[in-house]
Amino acid sequence: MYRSKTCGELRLADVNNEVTLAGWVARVRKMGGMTFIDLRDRYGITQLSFNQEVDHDLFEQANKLGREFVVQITGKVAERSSKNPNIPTGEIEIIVSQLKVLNQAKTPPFTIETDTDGGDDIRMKYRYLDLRRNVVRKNLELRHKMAFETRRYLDERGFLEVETPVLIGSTPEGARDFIVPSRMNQGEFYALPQSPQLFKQLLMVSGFDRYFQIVKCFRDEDLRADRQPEFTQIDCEMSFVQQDDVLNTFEGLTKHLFKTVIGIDLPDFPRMSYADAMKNYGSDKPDIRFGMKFVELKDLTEGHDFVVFDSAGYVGGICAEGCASYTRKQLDELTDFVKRPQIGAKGLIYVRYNEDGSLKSSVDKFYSEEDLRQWAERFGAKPGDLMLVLAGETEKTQKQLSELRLEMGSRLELRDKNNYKCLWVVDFPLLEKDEELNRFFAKHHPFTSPKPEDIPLLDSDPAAVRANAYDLVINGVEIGGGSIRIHNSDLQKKMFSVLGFTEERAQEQFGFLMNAFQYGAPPHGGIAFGLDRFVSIFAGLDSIRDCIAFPKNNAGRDVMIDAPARVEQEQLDELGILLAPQPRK
RNA sequence: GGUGUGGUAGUUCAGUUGGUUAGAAUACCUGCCUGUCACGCAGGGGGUCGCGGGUUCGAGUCCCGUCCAUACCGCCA
Repeated sequence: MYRSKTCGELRLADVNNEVTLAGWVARVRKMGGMTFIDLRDRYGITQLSFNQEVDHDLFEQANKLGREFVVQITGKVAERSSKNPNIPTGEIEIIVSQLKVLNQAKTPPFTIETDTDGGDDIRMKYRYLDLRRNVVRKNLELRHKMAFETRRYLDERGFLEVETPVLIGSTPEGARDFIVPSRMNQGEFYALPQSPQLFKQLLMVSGFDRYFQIVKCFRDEDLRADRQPEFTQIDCEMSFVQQDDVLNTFEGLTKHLFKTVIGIDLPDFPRMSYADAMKNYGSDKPDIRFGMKFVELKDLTEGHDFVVFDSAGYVGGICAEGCASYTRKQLDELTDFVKRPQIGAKGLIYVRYNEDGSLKSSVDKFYSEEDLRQWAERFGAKPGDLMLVLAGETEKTQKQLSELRLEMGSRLELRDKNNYKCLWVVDFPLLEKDEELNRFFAKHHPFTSPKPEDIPLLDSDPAAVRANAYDLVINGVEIGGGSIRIHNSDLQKKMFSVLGFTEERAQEQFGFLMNAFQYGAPPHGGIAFGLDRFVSIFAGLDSIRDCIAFPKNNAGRDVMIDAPARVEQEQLDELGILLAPQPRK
């Protein structure tokens, strides 16, 4: 037996007990005649005490220990004469009688502490050391708890976890696939799943009317702080359900997780149409922790010879409460913010509603104080507020205004990480037009069902067709999304034809699903949550990387194991793959 | 593919207008210290200033190129 207790559990009640502990040397404090060692394991830190007068040899051994040595000790639990209220084990220490070094350690390249001195780069390279840190380990514990409670909740409601294959075929719709060459079928390739979408629908045909899976998915696209090439979904599908059934079930799951994992009771989630989300927030994932809804001004601004507004398809703004006192410098900062190439606005117009009731704007040349008062009325502004207005092409301007709204929300500290606001966004458009290719793409995926009342529009005005599709948004982060699927093969054929698929091509790519649907597909629908994002919301992280044990960097590399890497020519030969010669790095 | 930011000691960073031997903190090593818990005190070692080129009497500093990291845009739910 290596240990009888862990480093996190001993208390005053254990005093005088003999215990054996094992762990890592976190810190050595030499006081001359005494040495204190912080012994660390997953569960906490326990102080070891060595006294030269009690056992000189042992004392000398302890003084030779280095950081991160793995040791096993036996000793007696004793009450400390000076206590440390900052740690749970702070009232006791171990008077060590035996010390065994289980393994030595090189000095780590950064300190293994909550406030480490290591930057991201070095922490990723030595991720196994980084994971010894409290803060990182806590994120993984949180992740475990969320996955565990998800399984408990879904299991209690009759959901069955079924594994689906990882080596599947490529489909060109949606994100780029990761491709895996087949040795036994040279010249042919598997793809890794972007999601188990087709398989979960087939499981519905098979009669598994409540399926879920906590499953890795893969997308070969560029990374972001909230995007990894491999990520984990809580993937679900249900039969004999309508949209409300899915929303209620997974609103329940979300509430269950909030309650059991971080002890928060949430009220029912509001539901907002996609159209309203775009109109009021310029985003399909609005952060509703704060208001600052868009106000449209186009009709009020016309006829004043202000060409910027007159030529714009959209004139709209937001009202920042109490910001009339913003200095010229602060306004310039905001202007620079919206003019950054990533946002791309041409400029920013402001109207100050001064405390004395007067109105002052950057467009006073074109609009009288009376005109501005009309604006203010529509904004619902009061003295002391600042109105910020953007103008331009409708969709672009709304997007820019959305960025400005979020920026103002942050500046005004309205986006508290510990305040959680969940939202269902519903009635997404079914299709999205690619202006360059002049064809429609499925906004969600090609199996999403249109709203029955909108089906006639499929021929006359495809862009106006709404889908039975929905997203769960928490604090402006898209946590999950899903839809009610098409289960009627005629409607599915119709959908493919709207998407510009020939019958042959639809048959070639999705034939197995369409064939399956001819054998009695039940009405069904589902949803998938991004577990990584969900965990990072709970953990208050800006990036999903720190809730993933071994994440990839910005370029999709694992800097710890140095992957991807070249392979031997023999391996390529077996696969029948010829590489164009490339210079060695 | 694009834009911004960064790359200097093991680590995190500072480094003025281009000017003498490149600094701090921390980590590491040595010594002192019997109640520390970010222990303290004294001393010490440690640098390809990412890499390549250029301008200059002189480059960590300016210019060009390149590589790496990172946030974002494109892309992607």
